[in-house]
Amino acid sequence: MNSTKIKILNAAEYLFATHGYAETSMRQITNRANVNLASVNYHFGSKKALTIEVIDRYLSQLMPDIIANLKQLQNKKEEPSISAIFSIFKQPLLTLNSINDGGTVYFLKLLGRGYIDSQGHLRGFITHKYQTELRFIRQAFHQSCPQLSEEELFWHLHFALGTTSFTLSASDALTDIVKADFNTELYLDDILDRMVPYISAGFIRQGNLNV
Amino acid sequence: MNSTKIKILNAAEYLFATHGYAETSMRQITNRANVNLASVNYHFGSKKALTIEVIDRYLSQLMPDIIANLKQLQNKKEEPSISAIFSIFKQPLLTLNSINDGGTVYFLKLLGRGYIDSQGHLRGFITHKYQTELRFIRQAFHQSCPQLSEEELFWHLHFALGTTSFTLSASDALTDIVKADFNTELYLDDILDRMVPYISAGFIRQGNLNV
DNA sequence: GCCTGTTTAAAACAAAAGTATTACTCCATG
DNA sequence: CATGGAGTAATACTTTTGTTTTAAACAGGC
Repeated sequence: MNSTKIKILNAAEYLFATHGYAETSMRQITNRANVNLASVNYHFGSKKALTIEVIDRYLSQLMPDIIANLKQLQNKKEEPSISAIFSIFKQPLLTLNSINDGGTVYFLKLLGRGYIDSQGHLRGFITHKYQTELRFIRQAFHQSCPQLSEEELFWHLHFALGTTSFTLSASDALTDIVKADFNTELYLDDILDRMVPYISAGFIRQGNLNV
Repeated sequence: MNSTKIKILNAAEYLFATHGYAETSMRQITNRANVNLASVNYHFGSKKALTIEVIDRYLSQLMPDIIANLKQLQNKKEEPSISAIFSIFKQPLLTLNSINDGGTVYFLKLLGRGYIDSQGHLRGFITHKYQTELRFIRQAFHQSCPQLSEEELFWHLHFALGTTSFTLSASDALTDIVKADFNTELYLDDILDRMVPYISAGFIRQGNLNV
C-alpha cells in the first residue's frame, strides 16, 4: 500500500491531538513520519486538507457503526438502559483502535479541538459531509428516549463530549498534577474510570432512565 | 493611567480566548488594540509573557476571593449545601466582570486553553505562583466536604471545569448548530442554564451532599 | 527495453511570524 | 531652559511557516 500517506496520517494525528492544529508545523509532521516535506502537499494538497483527512479516517468508519447500533436499538420495544445507550457510542469508538493504535483517544481529542477551533473548517466539513447521518442519529436517539427532548439530548451529548475531550486533552496536565499532589502514578484507564460515572450522572439526570 | 497596557490586555484576551494562543499573532493584537506593534514587547517583554499576564490579571483577583469564601465556610458547623459550594466559586468568578466586560467567560475559556496547551507554560506558571493557594483550597474544600476524598474533589472539579471550558469555547459552534438544527437563537445565558444542572448532577453524584 | 504516469527528494520561494533597533515625542525635574 | 527617562512610531531583521518547483527514482504496460 501507499505507506507514505499512512505514515503522514499517523504522525499528523498524534501531533494535532497532543499539540493542536496551529501548533504543529508540516516539518514536525514529516520529520515524525520520516517522509519528505513536500509529500504532504503532494498527497493531501494542503495542511487544511490534511487535518480533515486525519479526522475523516475515523469518522468514515464511526458513523456507519453508530447508525447500525441505533437501528438495532430501534427494533427493541422496551426503553433502553443507560448502559445500552452508552454502548451505542462506546463500541464504535473503541473499534477505532483498529485503524491506528490509540485511535479512540486521538479521535476524541481531535473532535474536541475541532469544536474549539474558531475558524470552523473541520466542523463545517463534518456537518456537511455527515449531514444525513447526524440527523438520523438525533432522531433515532430521540425516538428511543422520548422522555428527553431532542434539544436536551443535544446538550447532554455535547456536555459529555466536552468533559471527555477536555479530560483527554488535558490528561497530561492532570497526570502531572496528580503525581505532584497525590504522589500517584496515573494511567488513562484510571482517568476514564473516574470520568464515566460523572458523565452518566449528568446525562441521566433529567431523563430518569433506568440505570 | 497607562492605557496602552490595558488596551493590549483586553485585545489579547479576546483573541486568545476566541481563537487560541498560537492562532493569534502580535499584529492581530496590536491592530485590535490600536497600538504600535512594538509596544507589546516593550510593555510585556514577549508574547509568552503577555499570555501569562492576561490570565494572571484575573487569577490575582480570583484566588484571594475564593480563599476568603472558603474561610467563611470553615466557620460554619453544618455540612454545606451544593449551592453553598457552588457559590464559593460562582461569586468570585462573576466578580471578574469588573476587571473587563465579559471577563468571567474570557477567563474560563483561557483557563481551559491553558490546560490543553501542551507546552504547559501557563499551567506551570499558575501552579508555581499559586501553589499555596491551590493547596489551601483543596484542603479547606475537603474539610468542608469530608465525605468526598481530596482526589474525588480534584476530579469532580476538573470535570466541571472541562465541561464549562469546552462549552464556552465551543459556544459559537454550538450556537450555529442549534440555529441550523432547531432554528433557535441561543444566548450565553441559555447555555449556562442547561449546563449548571448537568455539572451539579455529576458533582454531587457520589458525595450525597444535600441539595 | 523503452515509455508513461506516479511517487519521492532536494532545494527554493514568498509570506508571516516574533523580536530588535532606531529615532522621535512628551513631560516632569533639576 | 536644558536634560533625561518613558512611551510611541516606523522600520528592519531573523526565523519559521506553508507551498512550489524541478529533477530524480520507480513502477507497470506495450
